[in-house]
Amino acid sequence: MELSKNFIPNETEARWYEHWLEKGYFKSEPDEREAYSIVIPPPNVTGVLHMGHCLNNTIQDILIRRARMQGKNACWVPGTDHASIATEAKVVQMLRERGISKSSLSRDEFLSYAWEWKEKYGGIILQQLRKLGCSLDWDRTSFTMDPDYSASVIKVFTDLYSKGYIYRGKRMINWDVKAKTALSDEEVIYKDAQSKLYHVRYRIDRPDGPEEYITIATVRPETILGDSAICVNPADERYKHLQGQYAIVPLANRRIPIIADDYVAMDFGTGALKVTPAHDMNDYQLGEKYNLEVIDTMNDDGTMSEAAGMFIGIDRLEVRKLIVPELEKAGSLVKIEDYNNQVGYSERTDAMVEPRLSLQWWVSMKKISGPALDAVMQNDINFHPAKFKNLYRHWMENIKDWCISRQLWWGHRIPAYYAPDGSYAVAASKEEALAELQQTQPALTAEDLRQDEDCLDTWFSSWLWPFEVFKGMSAPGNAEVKYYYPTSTLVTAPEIIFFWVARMIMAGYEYMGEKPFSDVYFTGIVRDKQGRKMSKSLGNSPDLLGLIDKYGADAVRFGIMIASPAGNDILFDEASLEQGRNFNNKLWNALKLVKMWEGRQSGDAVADSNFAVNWFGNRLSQVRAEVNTLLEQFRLSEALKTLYSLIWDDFCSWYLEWIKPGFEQPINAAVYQQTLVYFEELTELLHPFMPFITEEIYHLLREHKDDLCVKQQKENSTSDQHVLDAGELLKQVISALRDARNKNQIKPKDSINLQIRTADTASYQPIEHILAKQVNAGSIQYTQNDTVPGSIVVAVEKDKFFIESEQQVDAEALKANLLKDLAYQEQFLVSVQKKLSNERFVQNAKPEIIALERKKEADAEARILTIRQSLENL
RNA sequence: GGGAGCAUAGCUCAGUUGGUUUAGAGCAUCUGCCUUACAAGCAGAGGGUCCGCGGUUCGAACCCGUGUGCUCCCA
Repeated sequence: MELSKNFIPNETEARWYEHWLEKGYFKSEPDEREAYSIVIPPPNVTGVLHMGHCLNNTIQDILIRRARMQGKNACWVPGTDHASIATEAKVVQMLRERGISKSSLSRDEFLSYAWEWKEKYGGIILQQLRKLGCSLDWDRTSFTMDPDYSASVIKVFTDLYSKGYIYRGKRMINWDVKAKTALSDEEVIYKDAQSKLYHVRYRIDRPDGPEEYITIATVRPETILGDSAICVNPADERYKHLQGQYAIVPLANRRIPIIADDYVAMDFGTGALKVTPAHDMNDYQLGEKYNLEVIDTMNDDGTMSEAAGMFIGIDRLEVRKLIVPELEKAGSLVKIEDYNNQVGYSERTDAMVEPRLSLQWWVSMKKISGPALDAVMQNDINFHPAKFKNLYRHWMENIKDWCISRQLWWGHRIPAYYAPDGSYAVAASKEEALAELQQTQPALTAEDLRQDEDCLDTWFSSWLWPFEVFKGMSAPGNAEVKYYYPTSTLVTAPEIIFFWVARMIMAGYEYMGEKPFSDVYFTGIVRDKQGRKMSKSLGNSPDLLGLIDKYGADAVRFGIMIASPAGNDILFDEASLEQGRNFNNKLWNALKLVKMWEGRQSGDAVADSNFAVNWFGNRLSQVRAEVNTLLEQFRLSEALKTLYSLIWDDFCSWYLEWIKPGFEQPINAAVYQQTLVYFEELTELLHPFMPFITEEIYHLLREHKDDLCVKQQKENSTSDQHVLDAGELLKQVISALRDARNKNQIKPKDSINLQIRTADTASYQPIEHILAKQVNAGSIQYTQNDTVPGSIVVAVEKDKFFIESEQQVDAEALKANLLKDLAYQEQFLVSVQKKLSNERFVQNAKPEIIALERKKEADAEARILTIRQSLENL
């Protein structure tokens, strides 16, 4: 069969993925084997595949494919996250495009649109993962709003509530005025802003005394209408006489106290702080401390409320402009300064976030986080890289309560039911809630009850993911969860270490009594070439499917993995995909070369092919052990680099060249057969990283009934160091001779005669043919002479090589080179001898280190002698 | 303001309890080759004050201190 010039990925990939699916290789059922399970970090249903997913899922696929090839029962569970706020925003936008406003719909109507949207677009990202070659068990596809899953979320809520871990409280939260919902701290993005600092004076309320003012500075003058105090530092001499007095809020004409607290920085602004407990985090705390009035001047849509007393119904940002001339008119405005600060915006809607007082549901984190901190600190759960342990500990030790309610419709509705008098019950159903409330209010009916309007934070469902995908909560103790839980490895981004990883660990211990996973691999963030985070707004996110089309999935997997150690951000550059494609091509061409020999096998042994076969076998064993160690340490990119070099350099550049027969010459059948075995073993090692091309080559090399995808990898075997050393020496000699040819401008086609002076002729005899072929030598002889007239001398270790050629020797150039080398060697010798003459070194260093230094010394001395002799001869 | 991380070749990065390191790889650069697997290739080469300073040690890219620069997280 004719093989194409280059590897053509697209058709091959589709064909093999179909085949693997058909054979059911990705399916997993509990059996007697050891389980290796991974749950996918569920992508948002709104998502499309981007570079972050590509990296993350490639890593998971590498781990799961390797486990599968090592005889473990590998199970990789796919699924998606309902992504409350992101999805609701998408649906609202879709409705707007259809001319429908969310406020015109009932909750149920809205939800039916949302489900419609989810069914239509929610699976796109999972389809895209197939293109990447991901070996997920598709029959297990889960969704965080599946019926059982939802029931479990509600069960967890009611359970935590009954344990007293969940409470309802009025707190200052970040308010998104566009989505009309609370945001977690993590969903607020701070941007630098050029603001104005308004200096406003408040008249001291002193009906009889002299007129006096106290001046405050604020960037949000509209909040003046909600002021309930002015605070100064108790040590501030400027204001000492005013402490305990009262001031009048401009425009509002309200009388507020002047209080003193260390919180106020004397050197910031005017040193006097206006306190607005309803609209500022810190002011709220001051308000609590001094029992100040809370005046909420803002509606949920960001417009001014009745309580503001003026500008009612106008947006707060508009009011910020309108209030300035009013203050000026009232004689209260002192001055306006430019001021650079950071302003929070909603991650989802980009609305300027307003701190707002709101009644929300909370999880009391200190009560549930204990075992989760210990598990990581005691390495019961291992982080890769371990440096993230510090970050984790810091957060866990300073953990704050978790606001779990969101003012959204899409998600799990909070199972709290309110009676008309405001009392409520938390229960899995309305009926149960009614029964509970009837104990104190027997006359209540179901019609009287109203369920909480809010939904739960998305992370309140995804923290159950590692066990609920196996129905560990909805069908406790079932065979699957017993078999697959705890899962083996979680692969995720460090940015969600708190949102998700920490909370999964907490939920795991709380509900399964065990950790959710043993290892956590943190990927880096994929950035563009300039180091910027990839984002839609920057438009620097490449089209992944387009890249797969252009380079092939294997090349994309290679490109994203080759320079991405765990936990390091990667600067993505298409050039690395090109490298991957070139690697594909190299493999393909090696296949073509080997296939050319298929019909040319003969029984004749080519003398020194045995050396090559023996050497590569040992080299393969050595690298296999290295790669296995690297993979066990989760050093995936190092493992891939090692394989890349084994295949490109050792296999293609050295081994295949060493065994390659002359033009249209036969190849020894045993050598050919062993070469097939080696090539297959290489595809085996590489398969987890580049599944498609390796499967293709495996089958093209020779007929196989099995597939590489499920082939069991060969176990580690030992390698013979002497053989490896002999191979290295041969490479070194070849390179040195080629270098000498190059430097002396001997054309590649020009043949040379080679004379070798060595104490160990026997070690060269088996490799004479290889050596001759690789350096284009017409003949090889051994000599006892120190010099060969008219030749170029090359020294490798203690042996000398004399190159004789037609080419005139350029004595000057040769001399210059030798002198340069001599200087280097002499300097080297000095450094080694200095070390060896240091008594403390000889006393303290390990014996093998000293032996090594002695060898260095002897080799350097031998080389220096050779160079000196050569110089004399010139 | 609090905490963490990083700094190695032109670029991107390895360097795993301090000793095969006068420091490696890929890309880029330079030289020579269209050699019947591969020019998306082959054979070679050049390129480094391991951020500065101080310390520990027989020995430091690696450990400690300090300075500088960058990044991230939290407020």
